Amino acid sequence: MGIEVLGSIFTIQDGTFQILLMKNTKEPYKGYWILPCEVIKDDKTVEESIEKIVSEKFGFNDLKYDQCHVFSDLDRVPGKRMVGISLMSIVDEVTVMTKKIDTEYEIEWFPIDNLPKIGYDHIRVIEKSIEVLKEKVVQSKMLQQIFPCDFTLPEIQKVYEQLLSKNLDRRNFRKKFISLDLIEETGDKAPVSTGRPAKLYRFKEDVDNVLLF
Amino acid sequence: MGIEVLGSIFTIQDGTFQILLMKNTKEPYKGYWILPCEVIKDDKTVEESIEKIVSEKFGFNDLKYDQCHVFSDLDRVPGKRMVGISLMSIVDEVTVMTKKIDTEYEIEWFPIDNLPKIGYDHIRVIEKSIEVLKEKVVQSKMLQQIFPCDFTLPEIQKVYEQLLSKNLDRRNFRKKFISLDLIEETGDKAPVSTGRPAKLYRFKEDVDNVLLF
DNA sequence: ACAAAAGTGTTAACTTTACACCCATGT
DNA sequence: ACATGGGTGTAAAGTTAACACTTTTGT
Repeated sequence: MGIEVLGSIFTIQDGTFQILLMKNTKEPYKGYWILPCEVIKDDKTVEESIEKIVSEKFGFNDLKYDQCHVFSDLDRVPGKRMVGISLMSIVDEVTVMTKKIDTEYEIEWFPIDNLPKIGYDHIRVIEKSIEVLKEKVVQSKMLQQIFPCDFTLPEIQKVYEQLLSKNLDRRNFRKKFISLDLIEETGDKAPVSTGRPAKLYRFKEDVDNVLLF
Repeated sequence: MGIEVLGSIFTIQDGTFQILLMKNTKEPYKGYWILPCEVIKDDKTVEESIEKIVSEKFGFNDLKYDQCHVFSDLDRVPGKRMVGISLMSIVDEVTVMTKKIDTEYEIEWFPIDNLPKIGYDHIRVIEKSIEVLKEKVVQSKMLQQIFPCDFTLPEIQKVYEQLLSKNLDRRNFRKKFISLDLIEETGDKAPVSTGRPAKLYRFKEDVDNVLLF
């Protein structure tokens, strides 16, 4: 019996959640997209294993992981008994953009509502991770992971609108968010494509983890 | 490398959360109190394994389990690599009282704020389960597990007061709770020790899982 | 000057809090 | 009749929701 870790790595691009997948090069499910995963060894914890495998396959280091779920169906991996432990993490957009991912693997970001053909039982794992993502993202701590550096309020509002699947009033959103006392203006303005440029904010240091919404 | 399941079984007694532990009869940690646990076999999922072991050691069947956490520190069990998957469940008071537990093991309920000497790393496992318990019990679904049959509002209020570690106003608590539209009066009154007997309520059928507090 | 997106303030509705007295039962 | 705990209403404070116009930028 083996134990494997599976990593769901999310980011935000243009206000849309994306998940990072790799193309499977081995049978079974060759050519399908899968999560980075690996059987854990005797000398690593679950957290150390996921850090290693994500680093190796995707090039992201020092992410913070949260456990999502344990999958232990007898036949979830064809031909052997494999218990899967899934973890998730979020990478901010800037890191995604600036970090040139140097890997031998074919990897790609997919919007979570438009996934490609997924191998093994990874679609179930992904769905569970998305559930957990939605629960966690109403916490300021998670939001800080998504926006570690400067952000605008319209950006952050889009995240919530996607997750809550409804539109929010801009004025009320600003009032509520600012009243939480988590953020401060940087004084700068966001580069603009069209329209008035938005003010940039950053998270204050040492903010407590509070529930939004 | 092995995988074990660990079960944290909670109940409420007199408005206080209790956890069911068994006395360990083997070295190491002989005589210490531990969670029911067992290495999982090839022919069972995590959920099936916990059901079996809790049934066997504690005599409770058909509980609903939630996954809590995976513990994978290399040295968490002396002498072997053992990954621990912890699950929790809640048993209602009536089942606890009426079901005569027939087991060869020495088992006992302990209030969660007054635990005995705990073996292995189970104290960490228990602490994590209590965290999860506190998160889950603000959901009506979990409350329904605690009070599957008739209950009084003062009873349920005590549960919240314990979990939130503060006193709540009786009038406001009633108003809020009743306004959730989850419960209905049975028409009966609770047997009384002293003072006015409380009205009995029950959960309506098919209530959605909503967040309280 | 116009199009595009961001910023701002006020009022009404609703929710939450604070608070004190009466009621039903057992002794 | 009294001690014990349960049940009830109202007003103030706070929060959320609804709503429209002005500002800043690029073209």
